[in-house]
Amino acid sequence: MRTPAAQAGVTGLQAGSSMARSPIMSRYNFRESEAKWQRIWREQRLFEVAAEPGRPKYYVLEMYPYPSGKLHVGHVRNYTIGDLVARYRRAQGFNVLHPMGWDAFGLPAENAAMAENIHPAIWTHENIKTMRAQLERMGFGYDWSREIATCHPDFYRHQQKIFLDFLAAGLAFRTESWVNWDPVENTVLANEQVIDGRGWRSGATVEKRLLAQWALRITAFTEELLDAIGQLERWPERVRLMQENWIGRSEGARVCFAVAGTDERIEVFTTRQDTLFGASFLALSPNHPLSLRLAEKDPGVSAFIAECNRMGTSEAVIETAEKRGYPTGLEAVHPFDESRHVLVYVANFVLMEYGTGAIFGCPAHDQRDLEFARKYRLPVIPVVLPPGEDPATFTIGDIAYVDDGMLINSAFLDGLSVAEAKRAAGERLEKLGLGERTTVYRLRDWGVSRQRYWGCPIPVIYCSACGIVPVPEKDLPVILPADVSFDVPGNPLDHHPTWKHVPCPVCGGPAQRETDTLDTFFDSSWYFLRFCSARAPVAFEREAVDYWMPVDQYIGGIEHAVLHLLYSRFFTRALKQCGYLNLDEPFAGLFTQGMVYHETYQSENGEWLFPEEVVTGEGGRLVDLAGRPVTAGRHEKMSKSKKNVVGLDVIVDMYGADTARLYLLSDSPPERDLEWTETGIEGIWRYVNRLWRMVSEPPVALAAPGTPIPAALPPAVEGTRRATHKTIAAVTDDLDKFRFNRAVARIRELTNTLEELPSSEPGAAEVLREGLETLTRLLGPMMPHLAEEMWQMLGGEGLLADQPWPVADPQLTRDEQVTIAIQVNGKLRGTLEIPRDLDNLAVEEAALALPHVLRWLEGQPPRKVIVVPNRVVNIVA
RNA sequence: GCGGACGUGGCGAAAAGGUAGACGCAGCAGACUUAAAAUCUGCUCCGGGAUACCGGGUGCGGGUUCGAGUCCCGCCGUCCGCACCA
Repeated sequence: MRTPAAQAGVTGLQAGSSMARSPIMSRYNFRESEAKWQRIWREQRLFEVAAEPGRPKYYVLEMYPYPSGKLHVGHVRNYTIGDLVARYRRAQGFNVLHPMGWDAFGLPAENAAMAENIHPAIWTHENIKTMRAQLERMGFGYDWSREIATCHPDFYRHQQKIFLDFLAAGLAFRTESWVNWDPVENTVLANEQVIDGRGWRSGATVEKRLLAQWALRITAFTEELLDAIGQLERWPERVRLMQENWIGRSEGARVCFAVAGTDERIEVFTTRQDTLFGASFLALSPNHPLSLRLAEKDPGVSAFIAECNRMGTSEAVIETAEKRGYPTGLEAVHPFDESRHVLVYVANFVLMEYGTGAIFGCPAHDQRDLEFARKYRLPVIPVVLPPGEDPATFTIGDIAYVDDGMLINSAFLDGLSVAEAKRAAGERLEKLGLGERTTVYRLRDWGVSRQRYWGCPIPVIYCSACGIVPVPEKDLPVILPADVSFDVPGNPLDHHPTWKHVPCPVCGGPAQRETDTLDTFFDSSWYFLRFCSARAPVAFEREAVDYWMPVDQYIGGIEHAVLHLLYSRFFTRALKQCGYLNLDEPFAGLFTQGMVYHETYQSENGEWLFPEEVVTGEGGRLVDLAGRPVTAGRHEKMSKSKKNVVGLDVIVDMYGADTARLYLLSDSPPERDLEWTETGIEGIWRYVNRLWRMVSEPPVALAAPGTPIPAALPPAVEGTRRATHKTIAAVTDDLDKFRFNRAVARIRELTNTLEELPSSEPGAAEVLREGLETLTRLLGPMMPHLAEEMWQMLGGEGLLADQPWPVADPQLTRDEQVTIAIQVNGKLRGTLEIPRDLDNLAVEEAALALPHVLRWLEGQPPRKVIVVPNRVVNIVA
């Protein structure tokens, strides 16, 4: 209980202009406190660590940010979770590596260069400066001595060496791949720059173009990457599933169709060789070699292919586009029946990158084929009979039948199940020499060339005499030129007057540098290794990596579930093959946090408004600052375009870092999306002050630090002490399982309990001290500044950050009395207080004696009684 | 289109197959105050009832079970990824 005496006579500390209204109630001065503790942590180099062989380590890493400008509150959820884990493991005695860096190359810097006429390097460095200051203000315990930026030559010189080693090992190679081409800007567009088939700036219809590019042979590790997913025990199941599906192992068969009247053969890949007798057409990818040859003679085919090439390169676009085909006039001969011919189409939905770039269509048993067949009036022959259907009457309507059944209309396959028919058809194909059973994967090699300036230069030189020549190691790094112009569309490196012209390292003749740069996923595939020895003259020191790797806890957004995480897994293996390290999996534990949402606001004329431009007017209606009406819209992921962002600085100015941190941890489970609300953050701010007052103005004089707690306590005081120890156990368990919102709820429960402690009872002073010290330690990883302040006020020694994590006394976490539920026919009819582990018969007797139970039994003996020890009794009447 | 997830009060949520709604936000009533803010106390899933209590209730429809928010089958809705955004 708070007493008026405790509130009186304390001067109001100025805690933020909007908050410091009270002359009576004291407020926590977070500004002074947060700056002070941040200074002390920095001065003591608290979070700078070195490898200590023999001491257990813990590597915590949050996915490093792209320096896009200023942070909003949505950005820091990730880092708040990471800092909690880092400080928690530190308190548990681990040598914790918790570094931070910048994913500093990328497209937005070039967009800014064009839009605002600012150099990408300057834009990036200014953003880094701003964001670093913002992270420091949040009190995150990073080892800043290991800070890296991928755009720094000290980082990318090593990356260029890695590229050359990959090249030497055959893991990097030249290939051709398709890109989105903007014919007006003369530029390659990223998928996100293609909107409804048009360039986002020019509005021109985007074309597909084939370009010679560098790629990495991730497919050399396909099976390994797939098989090892099973060992990633501390990864979310959904991420493992997504990676499995991405790699996409399919067992099936290659089947050769001869083209009637020619020597031409078309090889298709199928997983449904059992349905070959239901084939009614063949479809070729528009990029299939045969399609291209046909196009040379047939203007219709040529026009159709050109039309397909006007579609973007992204799979989502291709798969959602209307399925269309163009008849080539060719007929293919059925491999099992020479008398049967099927039409050959070129079709826009067949991908050259997958299988053989050609398919056979069996409309009866594949939905997409069925729609195609209906559209072009092709036969639909059912060959798999669903159980219980009559073969004489079974027909296919609008829905293809894709499940198991018995083969019909299929000659030697008739009567078999789908699995048996797959085997039999495969064997027959092999015997006829017309095909073979095979396994294909969806995973493609990774194209790493980007026709852009702001990326790591690819260290190769093209010589007309010597061909592709790697830049000699002594000439690394190949440095990006600073004097570039974005006035001309296209790649500034290519336009640069001198940069690309160099003598050939082999023959000394005139040669040209590669002007493509590396995909930024290349940077992020090894940055976590660089952190282990961030200033090393090599990419990373072997001993440092041996000590610190793998990352024990990696934390980031679910949007990286496949690409970044799969590329990093591949990279680690590729580096192992090149002798860099001895490790397969870079991330032992992975956690993917949800996004942060906020309500959107629109003015009368449909313009988006920032939350701070909206106030509640008369009658609770929303208005803008000029009093004009505002419509509140959907709650969406915070984004600049919809303006539904809450700036981090605004929140930290108004409430402090700790309040923001606790809100981000407490409101929703971390894996789920979180709704940012102004009232929610105010609630946390009130709680922060409550905690501060509990320690600065305790209701009873606390016992001196270290005073032993009396063995015998009055029941109410004993109950509080038990609550303290139960909270330690529960919070520890919750933190281990990433249930931060629950942990916060437990801590708040303990706060409530401590406030209700009867202060006049014997032992209260000692139990309250234990409770408050515990509370402080448990809060440490969440609200580190406030916790230090509380620790100091409690007279604790040294820094709270150096204190060990509390341990619960098992004697005090077990209750001797339990409350169990009494049900009749599964419905709750009462509860019963019984001693723990009372034997079932006694429990049953007590339950049956309850007046309520007797009423519901109406004098009849129960038919059955189920007793679940210490939980429930269910009486079946 | 393919792949993945999610759905519980006015809101964020909690519940090893065992008392649905802990903890918090918002709201209502009260205390303190000239007043407000801050703080404190109480109430708050829906319907009936003065209370006791009774009935209903976890997106929708089925099923398994002594017992289902939780497990199974089928729908509906929302969100995320799809290889050049990071």
